[in-house]
Amino acid sequence: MKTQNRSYREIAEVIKKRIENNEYPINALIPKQVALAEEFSVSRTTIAKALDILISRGFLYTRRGAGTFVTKSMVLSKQDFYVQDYIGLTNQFPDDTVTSKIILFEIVFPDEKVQSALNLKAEVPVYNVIRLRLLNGQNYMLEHTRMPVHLIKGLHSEILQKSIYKYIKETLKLTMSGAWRKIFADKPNEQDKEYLGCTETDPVMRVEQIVCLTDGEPFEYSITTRKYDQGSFIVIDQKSRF
Amino acid sequence: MKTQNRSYREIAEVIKKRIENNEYPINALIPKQVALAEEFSVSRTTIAKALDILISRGFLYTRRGAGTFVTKSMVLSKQDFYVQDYIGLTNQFPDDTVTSKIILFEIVFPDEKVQSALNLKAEVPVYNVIRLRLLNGQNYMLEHTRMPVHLIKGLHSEILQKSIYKYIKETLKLTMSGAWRKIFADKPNEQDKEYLGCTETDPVMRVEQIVCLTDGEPFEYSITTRKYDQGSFIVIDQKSRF
DNA sequence: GAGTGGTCTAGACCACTTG
DNA sequence: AAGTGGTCTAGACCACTCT
Repeated sequence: MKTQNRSYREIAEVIKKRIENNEYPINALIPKQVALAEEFSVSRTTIAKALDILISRGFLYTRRGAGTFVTKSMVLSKQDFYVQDYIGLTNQFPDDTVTSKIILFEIVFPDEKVQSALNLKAEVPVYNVIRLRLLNGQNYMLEHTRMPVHLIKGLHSEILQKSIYKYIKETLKLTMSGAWRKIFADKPNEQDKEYLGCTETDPVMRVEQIVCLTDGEPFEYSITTRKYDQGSFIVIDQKSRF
Repeated sequence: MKTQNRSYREIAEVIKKRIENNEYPINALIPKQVALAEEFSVSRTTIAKALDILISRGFLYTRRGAGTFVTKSMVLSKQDFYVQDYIGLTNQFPDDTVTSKIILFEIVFPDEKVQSALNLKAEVPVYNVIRLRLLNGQNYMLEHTRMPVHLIKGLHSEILQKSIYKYIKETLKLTMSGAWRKIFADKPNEQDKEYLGCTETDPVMRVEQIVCLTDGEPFEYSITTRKYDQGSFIVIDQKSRF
């Protein structure tokens, strides 16, 4: 019944659900690798690979010689942003209404910063988009995005009002594989005050990111800005490998 | 000459150095897995595991059917903080002088927040430490740490002036294995203004973290605060697995 | 000493890219 | 069609924990 390959990911999903359903309660010892291998009819190596995913996500931890245990779960507030998994606002809030107001939409030549971020020459045109993103009708964040025109073909304002990522994935059939993100606090600028309702003493949180396609080609350079009280950024880090 | 096991980590280190030395230049195709397996006299599986590390760190990317390539490197400013690898200030700045001024050092019973973070009962005593950390003599960050007394035995002020992590690792022989971190911007409080030189309009960046030992037991709950212009937080995210 | 996870091997088949 | 990475297997030995 395996969907051919990738069974280790499916097994990880199943085990994750068991943790979420309390079938494997917090701090409990879960079945040993050999038993799981037998249950799923795979080799022990495949089970180890599945468990590795859940370990790196912070769901499980192991003690060599003792077994594999369920980690005490960390509370994630709904508005918090699990940095390592971010794939767009629409995905972060699937149960809420995410809309966008287009503040700027043009095609320009990239400045030096953008050339370097997107690995482009100066004469390759890029979209230059500023959107105000609203969550359930409330102003939520400002997003300034630059994307190469030749990669993200046929972008138009109707798409910008919904989800760019959805368009990239479903219409263009492109897959993203990685991102580099820089998170920092800043003083609000005029635009932040206007659109996010910041006063002079309200800090903002900015995320500068470069997102790449499967082939490592960067297709998005963006800076998003939120008011300081609109959520936090969560980073889970397990089992460092160096 | 293998140190017994862990050869995949050593191989990853060697390949990482080759990238850093430009022996494998940016965007270049590196030798195929079978060739590397032969070079290092290991199986292809071991090479794949080594490459996985470098892929997740953002140094390499693969294209099935084509090969493994070096990623365009992302610039990390020296003061930036690579979140997934953080193991203390002393480690972040090995070439600088990190000192500490102890502002508070006491043993108390944990409040509810700390009980929950460290998985402790109310009657289990914890250290309550506030330190001002200085980098090359300059005030750099404020750190408020709570640690269970029974885990971090024999802490005293001399250790606090240097590195707690070094003490935990070298004297207590404990190993840390994971962390949960929440990053957020905030307005400065009185303490931030006093010690970090913030004015009313200078945002601060706080990191709330829970750090665990190998067995998953939390041993540190801390909140660190920096002035907004004292570095950023970098998160690299490659090859999401779900 | 028995049991568990960590690592490694040699070989296999598949999915995808490239000439 | 040939070549590359992705995944999987069956089995092995080691390091560590538990008793």
